[in-house]
Amino acid sequence: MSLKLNLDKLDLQIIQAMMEDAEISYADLGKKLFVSGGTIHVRIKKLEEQNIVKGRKLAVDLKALGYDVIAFIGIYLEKSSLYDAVAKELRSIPEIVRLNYTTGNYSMFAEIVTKDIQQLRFVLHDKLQNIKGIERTETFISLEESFSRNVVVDQ
Amino acid sequence: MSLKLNLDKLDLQIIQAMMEDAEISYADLGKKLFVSGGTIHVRIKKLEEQNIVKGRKLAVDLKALGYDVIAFIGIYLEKSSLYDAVAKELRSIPEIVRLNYTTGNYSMFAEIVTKDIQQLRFVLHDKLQNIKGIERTETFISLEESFSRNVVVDQ
DNA sequence: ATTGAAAGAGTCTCAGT
DNA sequence: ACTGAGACTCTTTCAAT
Repeated sequence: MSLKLNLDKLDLQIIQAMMEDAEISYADLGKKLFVSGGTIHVRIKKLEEQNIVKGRKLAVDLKALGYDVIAFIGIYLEKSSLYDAVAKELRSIPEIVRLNYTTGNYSMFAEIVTKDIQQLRFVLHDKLQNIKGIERTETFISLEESFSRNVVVDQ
Repeated sequence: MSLKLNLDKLDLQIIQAMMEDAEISYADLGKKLFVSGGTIHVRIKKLEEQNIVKGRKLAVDLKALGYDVIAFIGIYLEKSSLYDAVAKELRSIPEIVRLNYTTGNYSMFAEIVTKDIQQLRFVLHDKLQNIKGIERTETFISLEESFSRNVVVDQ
């Protein structure tokens, strides 16, 4: 893991600007930050080498593709030592798009994306509940995503 | 909102391939899918016009930037009719990166990213608890993100 | 480290099919 | 609707500072 912050103000400004607009050209970003496009290029290359910037991701409208259901699942484990084994099983379920090991009520927290409620039911009943080590789950279906955005990186 | 699927197999293949690698060139993607680079270009342009593809996002390592804490917050509202008003308040808190209106135990579900536990405490105590309409919250701090990935778009 | 310019690679447009 | 080629723009490299 890369240790923190030998990043200067310009690095942080570049990251913040590209989090807001990942498609801006180096020349334009250079103008905005009062350096040359070449400098932007060198800085980004360095940030990528250090794995601080990990490339670009396609942003898609899942609803438009028919993926209408987002659900959050709180998972109770029988023993918390089962975490790794259960995580491995959950990873093999493609509908589970994110998994976190958490403090608090639940041992783990999963996010599931499916086309409809039937598919969600199937994942919960026929896949999740059969995994050894999972005691029970609680499901929160998202009726509406109010917003989803990036952190603001302060400089 | 764009209604579903007048998308053909090629559209879905393009989306799936670019979700796996957003930086592949049109020429290379064309080779992979046995069409010309020009065709890829036209298709992606159409997908962007229809707002199915919403551009690219910068992927960054938040930990490397010093943002070490991810927490999920279940929020109980006094009355669920307060949703819009509370959502508006929550949107003005930059540490809250995602908010969903959910079924189940909680009325809403938020995700918070901060630099450390102190900042999380500050957001929870001094910001969240002062919002009118929030009855109480439950916090789940992520100790580890096992994985985070895209849906697999079936074709 | 930053710059500016030249080389290389990619996107975008369009006439032809 | 797809193709291939030309025009254009962007990324990448590099010698100079």
